[in-house]
Amino acid sequence: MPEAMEERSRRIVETAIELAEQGGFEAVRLRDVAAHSQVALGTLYRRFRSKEELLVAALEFEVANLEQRFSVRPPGGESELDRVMGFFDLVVRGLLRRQNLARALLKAVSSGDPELTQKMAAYHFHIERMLVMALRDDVTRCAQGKLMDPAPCPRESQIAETLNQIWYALLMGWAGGVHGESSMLDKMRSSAQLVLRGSSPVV
Amino acid sequence: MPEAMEERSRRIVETAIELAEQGGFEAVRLRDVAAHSQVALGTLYRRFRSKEELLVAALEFEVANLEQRFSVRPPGGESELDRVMGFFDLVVRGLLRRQNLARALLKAVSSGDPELTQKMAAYHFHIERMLVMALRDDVTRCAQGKLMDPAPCPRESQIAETLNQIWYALLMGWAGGVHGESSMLDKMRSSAQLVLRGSSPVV
DNA sequence: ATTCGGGCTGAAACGTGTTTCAATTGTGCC
DNA sequence: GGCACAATTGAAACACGTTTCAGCCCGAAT
Repeated sequence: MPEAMEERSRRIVETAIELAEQGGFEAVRLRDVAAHSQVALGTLYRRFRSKEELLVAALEFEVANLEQRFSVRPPGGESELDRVMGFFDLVVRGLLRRQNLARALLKAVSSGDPELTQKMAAYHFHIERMLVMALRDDVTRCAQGKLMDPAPCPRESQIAETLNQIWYALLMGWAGGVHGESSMLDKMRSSAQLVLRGSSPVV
Repeated sequence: MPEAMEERSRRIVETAIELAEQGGFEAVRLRDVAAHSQVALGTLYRRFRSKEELLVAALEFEVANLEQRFSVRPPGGESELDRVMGFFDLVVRGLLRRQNLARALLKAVSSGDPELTQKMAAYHFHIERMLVMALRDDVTRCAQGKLMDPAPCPRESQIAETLNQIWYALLMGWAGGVHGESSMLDKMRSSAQLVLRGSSPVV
């Protein structure tokens, strides 16, 4: 989270993001990160326990970014399906602009490190919150465009959670080269159709 | 695949599985694998280009194993949902017996290495094939209990693919400690309900 | 039998994530 | 100012994935 982060840590995270943009996960060499952020290697490790933790911090950065864009221009559309897909379109546009970064963050996220459980849960919470708002076509904000808790009903939670799971798996497939971004969106659309059709249709 | 693998390679993979069972991903130290399988490190690298590739080979091993069990005792049940969940129960029983191994294989799988794309596609193919058979309540075999191609219709493909995606994401969550195995199965059940309900109900 | 070539071996080396530690610096408190 | 304490630094060391290479072995072709 940008606002709650100290100067030095922020510089470290920003450097990590830069390097990841240029050369992906492997290009984020912690010695380079430290040097480029004018910090000793030990300091970096005092703030971030591992390379994965550093990149997950970068992910939080980017999610805040996404929420900003989501809040400013929420996806419109007639149906739940359209709005939900509008959200995923938004995400994909962000991904495509910086594919190396995206893959690097995905790799960090899927390290399976139990130390990162909390942060991962927080990440999913943010995504699902946006999904709930897209479902509702109602983006509730507080100050500065920060999003509020939409207090989802069980149906909304269930749908958002399921969509998020499918999305995560598709992202992984994309990162590994199983499918390109357009087929990823196609698959997401048909899966979302399935899920929305199955949920007590309010059509 | 066990049958198509040469003696030495098989010994290497089996050693990797043993070590992973005992201590997970990090315990699979390639020097140890090489020593324990009586080959030089260079030989190991001639057969497997990376640690991930070695563990994905181990995954193929285990999937063949799963198919065997699936073929011998296919999940029964009245509804599609019951049979599909029977399949996931089967998988979970396998996971729980060797959690360290399971997490290690998941980690390898999610490395995002584009070199492994083919193998990953093959893996998903196998899982989805079993899902289709569970949907149909018809396990088509050829000799030795090997499974045949069920030639899924579009609806079946769609469902199987979606369920597989959800399952993958849930496994990742389980591996990272986000949820335990029982809540993983609960989530899978409610997601599967949603998906099956959304697919032209043949009830 | 000789030769050839490819795989195997053993060992060393490299790169990078991670740890360690003594010396230094900065900061709040008296 | 002087002190205590924590953070920072620089540098070295360690662990492990990965690469490299010179020498050896062995089966096939001549």
